[in-house]
Amino acid sequence: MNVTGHTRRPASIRDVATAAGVSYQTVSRVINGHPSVKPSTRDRVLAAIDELGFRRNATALALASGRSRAVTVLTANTTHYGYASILQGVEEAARAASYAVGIGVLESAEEAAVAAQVQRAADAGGGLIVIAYDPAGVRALTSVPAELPVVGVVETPASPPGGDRPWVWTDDREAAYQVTRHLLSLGHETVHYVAIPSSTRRTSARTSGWRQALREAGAPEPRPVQGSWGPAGGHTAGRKLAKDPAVTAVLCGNDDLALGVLRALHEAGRAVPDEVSVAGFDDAPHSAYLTPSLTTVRLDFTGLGRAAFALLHGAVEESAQVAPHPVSVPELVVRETSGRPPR
Amino acid sequence: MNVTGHTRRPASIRDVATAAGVSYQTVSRVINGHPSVKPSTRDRVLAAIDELGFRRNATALALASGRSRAVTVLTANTTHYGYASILQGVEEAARAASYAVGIGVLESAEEAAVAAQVQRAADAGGGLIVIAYDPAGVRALTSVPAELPVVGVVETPASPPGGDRPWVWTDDREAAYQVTRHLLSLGHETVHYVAIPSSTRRTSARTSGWRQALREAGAPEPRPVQGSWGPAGGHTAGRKLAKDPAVTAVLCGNDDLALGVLRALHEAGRAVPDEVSVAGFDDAPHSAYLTPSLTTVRLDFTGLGRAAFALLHGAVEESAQVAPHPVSVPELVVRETSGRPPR
DNA sequence: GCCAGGATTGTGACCGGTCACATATGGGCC
DNA sequence: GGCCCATATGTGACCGGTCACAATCCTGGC
Repeated sequence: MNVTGHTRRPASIRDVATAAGVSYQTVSRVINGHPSVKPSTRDRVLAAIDELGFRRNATALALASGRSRAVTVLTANTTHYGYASILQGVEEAARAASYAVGIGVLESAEEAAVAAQVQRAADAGGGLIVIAYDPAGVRALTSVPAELPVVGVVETPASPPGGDRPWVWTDDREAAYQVTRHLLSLGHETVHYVAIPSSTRRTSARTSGWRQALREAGAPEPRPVQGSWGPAGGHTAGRKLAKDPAVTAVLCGNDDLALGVLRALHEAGRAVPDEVSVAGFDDAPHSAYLTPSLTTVRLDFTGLGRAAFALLHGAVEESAQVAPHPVSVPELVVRETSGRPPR
Repeated sequence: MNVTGHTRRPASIRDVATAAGVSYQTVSRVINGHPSVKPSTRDRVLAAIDELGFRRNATALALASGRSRAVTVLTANTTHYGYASILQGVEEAARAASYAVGIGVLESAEEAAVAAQVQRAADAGGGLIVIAYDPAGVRALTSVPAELPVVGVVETPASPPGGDRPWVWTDDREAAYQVTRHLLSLGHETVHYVAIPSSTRRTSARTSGWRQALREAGAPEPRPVQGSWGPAGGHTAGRKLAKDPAVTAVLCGNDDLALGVLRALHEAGRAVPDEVSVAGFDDAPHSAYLTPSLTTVRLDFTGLGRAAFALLHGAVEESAQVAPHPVSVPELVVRETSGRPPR
C-alpha cells in the first residue's frame, strides 16, 4: 500500500469506516472494545484498520474525551542519579500503561519560574508527578492548582508539602537512622553529617533519622554541615571537617557529597577508613567501584517512580488499584569506607 | 473571580469572545498577533482574556493546526550522565521556544520493542530527537518513518545512521585522538582501549580517533577490549588488562568504564599513574573528585541537546535559523591518572 | 456624492475523535 | 402474528481551536 510513495495523511476512523462499509461510530466501537458489535462486522473493521495502518490519533482522543493518557514529571535536574532513576521508573510504568511521559526542568526555585513550569505542565494535559526533594520541587508541588491530578515524590510523609495531595516516599529517615547506627556500632563516639539542601525550612527526614540514632546512643549531636548536591559541595564541607581531629565518622546526604568529602580527606592526609569513616546515601552505580568503595544505603528510586505513576494512574482512571505504595525498605550497604575509629 | 470555588472548566476562546463582545475568530486573531485588529478591540479582548484567565488549549491547537510544539527524546537510558545532560539541554532549548518535551526509554534494542517506542513517540505528535550512541538508539533512528521530523544525536557524522536525516554530533573522533596523543606524549609505548558498546557494526568514532593517533605515532595497535556502559564492565576489562605487565596506558570509552578499570588496577596492586595511566571520556561531574582524579575529555552534552532541538525546531517551523550546529571542540582535561610510564 | 479597496470582523467547515440519542434488526414469548 | 426488548448500527453535536472565505466598515480620490 502507499506504493506511490506520496506522504498520505494518516487514516482516520472515517477512512476506516468507508473501507469497511460501516459508520465511523462502529469503528469507534471496535477500537474501544465495545461489546455490542457483530463479530463479522468487527472482523471487517479490524481488517480495514490493518489494511490502512490506522492508529488512533492521540491528540484528537485527548481533545474529545478530556483525558489525555499523559504524565509530566517536574524535576529540578535530570542528571542526578536519584532523580534520573525516578524518571526512568515513571517512564517504565507509564509505558506499560501506554501513557506518554513529559518532562519539565525546574531550573530555578524562583517563584515565577516555578509557576511558569507548572503552567506549562498543566497545558500539556494529564497528570503531574513532582519530585519534591528540594526547594524548587517543593515550591512546584505547592503551587499546583487544586484541580490538577498530582503526585508528589517526597522525602518524608510527615506533613508533606502540597497539603493532602497523594505522595510517595522512600523511608529516608529510617535509612539515615540505619547508617548512623552502623557507624556508631563500629565504635565511633559520634557521627558528623553533611546535609543536602533541605527541601523545607524544617529539618529533613535524613537529618532527623541521623539525629535520632545519635540521641538514642547518647552521642553528642554536632551541627550538620550544609552541603550542596554535587561533589564540589562535599569537598568544601570535607575540608572543614578534615581540620577537626575529633571527627572520625561522616555521614553524607548523598553519594556525590561523600565523594567530595573523601577527596578532601585524602588531600588533608587523613586515611579512610583508618582515621575517618565515611558513608553516603543512595548507592549510585559508581559508589561500589570507588577506592575505597563507599558504604551507603540503597534506595529503590526506580520503584519509587513506578509507585508514583501507579498512584497517579489510579487517581485518574476509575480502574483504580490505589493500594498505598509499599515503601521499600532501605538497604544498608557496608563497603570499605567505614571501619573502627582509631584508638 | 471563581469565588464559588467550583471547579469551572477553563475558558475557551468563545467564552472570551462573548465576554469581549466579539466573535471567536477575533479572539483567535488577537492571541495569534494578527495585524488587522483595531487596537481598541484588541484591548477589550486582552482584558477579557486576563479576566477569565484564558489559556490556549494546547491539545485543540495541535489538532486544528496540525503542528504540535512538542519534541520527544528517545534514549536508551536516563541515568547515564551524557544522556541525561543531552536531555537537559533539549529541555532547556525547548522551554525557551515553549515546546513540550516528551521522553521515551528504549529498554531493549530488540526490533519490535524499538519499533513500538518509535510508534508511541510518533503518536505523541511533534518531532523526534533520537540519542543514537548505542545499538538501541541507532535502530530507533533508522526505523523512524520518513515523514516524521527527526534529529539524530550521533557519534560520527561520517555516514550517520538514519540516512540523510539531520543530525548533531560531538567530535568524538577528535576527542579520542587528543587523549590518546596526550598519553603517547607522556612516553607510553602504546595505549590500550576499553570500548563502549559500539553503535554500529563498524568501528566507532572514538575507536577510530584512538587508532589514528596510534598509527600516526607508529605505535602498536592493540585490539580494543569490549566493555559495557557501566563501571562493572570496566572492572571486568580492567582485570584482564591488569594481568598484562606490558599495559601502561588505558583509554576508556567513558568515565564510568574508567572508574571500573581504576578499581581493577587497584585490586591487582598496580599503581595509578605510576605504573599505569588511565584516561576517561565525558568528564562526568564526579571524575574530578576521584582519588586519583581522572584525566578525561570534556564534551558539551548540554550544548549538544540544545543544538539538536534548534535543528529540529528549524526543520519544523519556517522561521528557520538552520545554521548547522557549531560542533563544540572537545576539551582535554589532564588530571592525576595520567603520567609518565614506569621506566 | 459615489465608488474602489484596504482594514476589520464574522460565518461555516474542519481537525479526528467521543458522546448522547435515534434508528434498524432479530429473537423469544404470549 | 404482534409486541417487547436486547442487539447492532447510524446520525448529529461537540471538544477548542484554525482556516478559507464572506461580509461589513471606513477612508481617500475624483
